[in-house]
Amino acid sequence: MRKKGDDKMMLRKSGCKVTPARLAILNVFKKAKKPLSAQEVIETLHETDQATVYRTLKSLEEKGILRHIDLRHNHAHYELADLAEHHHLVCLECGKIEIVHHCGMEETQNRIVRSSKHFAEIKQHALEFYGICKSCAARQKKL
Amino acid sequence: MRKKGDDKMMLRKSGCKVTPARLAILNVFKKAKKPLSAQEVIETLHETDQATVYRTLKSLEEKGILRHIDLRHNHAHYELADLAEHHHLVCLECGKIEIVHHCGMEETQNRIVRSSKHFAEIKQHALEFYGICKSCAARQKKL
DNA sequence: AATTATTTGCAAATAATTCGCATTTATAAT
DNA sequence: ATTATAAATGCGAATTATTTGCAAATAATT
Repeated sequence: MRKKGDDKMMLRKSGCKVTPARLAILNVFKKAKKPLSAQEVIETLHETDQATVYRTLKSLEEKGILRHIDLRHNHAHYELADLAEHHHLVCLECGKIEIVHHCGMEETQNRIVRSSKHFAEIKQHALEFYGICKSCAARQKKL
Repeated sequence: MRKKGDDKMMLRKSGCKVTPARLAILNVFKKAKKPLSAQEVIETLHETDQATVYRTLKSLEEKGILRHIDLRHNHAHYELADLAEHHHLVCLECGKIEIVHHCGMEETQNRIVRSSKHFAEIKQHALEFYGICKSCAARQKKL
């Protein structure tokens, strides 16, 4: 696990100011064992305003420090971007989340289920790609 | 493309009543070339109440007729579940969506980019599994 | 210590989704 | 065809999720 000093360095390197709010938010994610919603962060850090949390999540995502995760709940989740590659098992009924490691896409869903502690069945999976479209790439070059 | 009568059959088979609202919503999706948000459906069908649209999207999803898609916009998208397997290219800048066909997961992202009309670069992808966790499976058996 | 560009908190706005309830309607039973 | 009934709808309001404007606070720089 990364040390505190590393967080400050990381923030500075990415052009962020090092503030108590940002360090606190990073810490919440370091302690978490699963992706967190904005609300979960807000509830954990009742000292920090919700607008600040939303703004921080977004900017840390843009810097590549946090990663945005969609889990078909009605809100976004985030996790640290430097975690080992993994996927998520999401319960369609209750929303429970489990982390799945060591999963090349070739591995079958069945194998994942067999090795899962909490899941009985996989019914669907979603794979999305996120990138930059050509018109945005062109616009960025101009600026 | 499926004919109108097929929609009625499909709804009946899944235990839904055949109503004008549902047929209209299915039609919107049949005409669409990309995943639609609830708002897009609502704007297209200004005769239908938004609560009805939300309820219909959810129940058609539960019946397996629509599929829920997360695109990191701040709202859900849906598409017909019986479309050929495909994924989505989502622009991190402007949100533009492009459908990607013929994509086994083994195919590289680079190859996808090369064959894409609109995208210059893929920076990330997300793969999520959706299923039923053991405690929900147990509870469902009891009922 | 003074300057400056960021960041924060607060309050209010907007967006996304859901809920309660009275009414209507599709289907099944007569 | 008529009726009974469970499901679906519309409406308004409530919730939940996220964003915004602006003034005050603060981290980094000089």
